[in-house]
Order: sequence, then structure tokens, then C-alpha cells
Amino acid sequence: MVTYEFNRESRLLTPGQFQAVFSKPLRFGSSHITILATPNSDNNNRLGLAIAKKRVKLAVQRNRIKRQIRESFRLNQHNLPHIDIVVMVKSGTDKLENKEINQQLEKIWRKIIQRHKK
RNA sequence: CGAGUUGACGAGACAAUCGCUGCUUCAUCGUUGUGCCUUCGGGUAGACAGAUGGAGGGGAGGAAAGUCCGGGCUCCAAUGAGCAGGGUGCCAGGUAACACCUGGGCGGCGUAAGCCGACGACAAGUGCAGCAGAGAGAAGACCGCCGAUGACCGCUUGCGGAACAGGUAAGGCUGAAAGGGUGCGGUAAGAGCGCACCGGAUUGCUGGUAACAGUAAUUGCAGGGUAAACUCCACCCGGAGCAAGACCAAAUAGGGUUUCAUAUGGCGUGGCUCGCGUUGAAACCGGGUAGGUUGCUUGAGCUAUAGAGCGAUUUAUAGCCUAGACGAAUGAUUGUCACUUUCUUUUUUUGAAAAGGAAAGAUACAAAACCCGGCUUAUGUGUCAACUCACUUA
Repeated sequence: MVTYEFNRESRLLTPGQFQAVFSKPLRFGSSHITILATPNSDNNNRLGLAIAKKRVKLAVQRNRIKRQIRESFRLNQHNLPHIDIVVMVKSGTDKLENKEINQQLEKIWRKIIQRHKK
């Protein structure tokens, strides 16, 4: 079933859920973005964002990056296996344009899908 | 038309597709909660929760920022007063309050519109001031001026000389600052020594609510600066914050009460005895973690009209509801237009300007986190209004 929805069930909400991902992650990365992933027991993919104030200083830039990640996740989630994901960001990401962020994310989604098939 | 000042408004627009989050409404479901009925088996309802789907409508700012002031609200503590500590500081008004705003005064800047100012007191006590300079606080003879008077030398015996005693703050030098300023008189030279004007101080009068201003008389001038130095004076201030606070409340562990069961008991240690340790079931109660709900947006609110006031502001009436998220929504992509920058073409041309085309552009600063009133800082730029100066024309 192809869905483009993104509601509260598609998000990591509590510190416990975040800890579960941090404790035994599979790492995927690109030059500016790191993704931690763990298989989950639900029928959903769930997304969590960890955009540190230390890495991206302005609130406006943090919001922009979060929205780009969410949008990309929303459009690609039907291809992914059932996993929990935490996206982290490195310094300098606020200098990237929306298109560049998207390209990096799509690369990572492909990596995850390949890994899953094996 | 050019240069500028002040104030107000705006903060890209529209469309398509895919989404996020509240609200309203419609349809369907109803195995759950809930309501009603009950012969306690269940039946029934669709008001409210809930689920699914559809439709409509709302969804960041002028600074949301910095968290620098002031309040509301909440809890804690409270009878008042004082001390400590902190804050404010020309006057009057506005306000819930303020360090804010308005009007006024004074001082400074600007040709002007206008802008800027912690702008009480050195009276009491204590402190601070490098270098330079003769002297830095009831000052000071370094250069200079004088040498009338007294002493000295010369003689023409009342004049000259020299500069010893001494006089002198007008001039020079030093410094951020040298003990009122300018002019005339005066004098040996000078000096508020005398006078005129200006300034200051004291006292009175006039105007003003006041800050203050004006004016008259008196007084030769009253002994510097610094209080974002301690200090003094006047006034103000209890503490902590929405992670405040209120409510519901799992799982696991533990607490209390009651009832039942029962103790020469059971279990553990141990070969056994003694000894030591430990204790079953049910109901109820309170505390309370995770989590959830609330606080949470109707408010010192906004708009219009009328009245009061120079104004800040305020009064009355009418209308309106305008974000409430919580690992944190308000978006993404594409297209057209607008805007900015760059390049280029044509026309007129001294420079340059106008029109057209193309390319590029997270389109300035920056995003709510309980809510208001301010301040400060950031901000590509656009529109409008009032005013000032200069130039041209009449």
C-alpha cells in the first residue's frame, strides 16, 4: 500500500523510543547527514529528528532542515522496511540548499533498501 | 526636481499537486467506554467520547529575537516596622505598572525641520588626580614689569644710574584645569583698588501647579573638579516561577487498616537437634513514578463612530473573535507574474537615461512555547503623509 501520510504514529515521541534506536543502531551516512536505524515490531516506519542547536544555530534553519527531512521521509516511506530512524545532522548543514539535502537523503534511502534485501 | 527630518503602513502575489495541526459540520460504524431499560441472560439508543471517510474554514513576527525592565496569573511566606541589599533620580501628567510614553524646563548639536542628555546634593565625613609646571587649593615670583619708599653710587640737591631691601598676578611659560570676564580710570608697576556693562551669590517682587524664567535692590565676588568615587537626601521593591500550579493515574516495588486462615505450622540454613532468619489469602485506603488531562488563550483584546484632552491617554456606544503546537504544526515541489543583481540589444546622446530580451536568486532580518506593556538589537527594500533647506519658474 502506497501512503504519503505523516501523522503522530509515524514519529518517535518519547525518550524511551529514542533510546531504543540509539542503543543498537545501524549507521548510514553522507557528508552532512547521519541516520541511525533499528528494525521495529510495528507495521510502520517511524522517524525521529535530532537536530542539535550546537550544529545549527538559528531556529529558522533548524526548522527548514527538519521540514526537508520530514518531506523526504514522507515521500519515500513506502519503499522502506519497517524501521525506526533517527536523523542527525553535522555542522554546516544550514549552508546547504533544499535540493542538496534531498539528494543526500535519497542516496541514504537507497542504501537502506539495498541492505534490507541482502 | 535635489538633499534631508519625522511618522504611519507593508514584509512577495496567484494557481496546481502532495502533506501537517486545531475548529465547525455531514455521513457511516458501533465488537469498546457511556446513557437508558432489565427477568442480570441481555436488549436498546446514538446525546457525549472513539474510529473511518467527505466538505468548509483558521494557522508565526514587526521585531515572534536578546531575556534588559514593568505588570497580570500561580504557589510559598506573611501583623506591622526597621536593618541589610537592590533600583530610580529636572518638573508635571498618563498608566495595572515601569527604567516606558506625552507635554514642559534647562544644557548641547544642527542653516532648519529636528535630534541627543543617569539632568538631585561636593552642604557633613572620607577619598582620587600620571606627566608637565614657579605654583594644583584660603596657590604661586621661573621669565617678565616696577623700584614710588628705604639703603647704595654720581653730581648741577632734586635729578640720573644701578637693581640691594622690597612691590607686583597686567603679560609669558606648563597643563584638561591657574581663584570671575571686557573696557575705562587709577598706579612706580599693578591689583574689584574704583566705576560701567556682562556673569555669579543673597533677599524680595512678578509669571508659572512645578521645574524654571523675568525683574529690582544689595553684595567686589563668597575658597576649583570628580558622586556610572564611597557617601548623603527623597521615593520604590517579600521570594520563586507555566518545568508555576491543579486533576486523573498504570506496571513493578513498597506502606497502612480490616477480615479470614492459622502457628508445637510452612519455607531457608543444616546430616540431625537447638538456634537464627522469613511468612498465607481477600477487600479497602492513602502517597506516588511513567503517561495523560488541565493551566491554554476572551484579553489592561481589536475595529469603527462620537465626546474630553495640546498630547500620552481616556469615556460611551456598536460590531468582531484573530495560532495554541509539546522530540514541538503553520510546509514541499512545479509554473506564471512582481522584485533585486548581472549581462546584452535598440533609440536619443557630453556624461547618462528610457524601452526590450536573457540568466541567476534556501528572495532582508529572523520563527510563537503562559499572556500582556515597554526597551534594546537585526533588517534588501517598497508605498503614503507632514515638515525643513537649497535651486528654478511665476
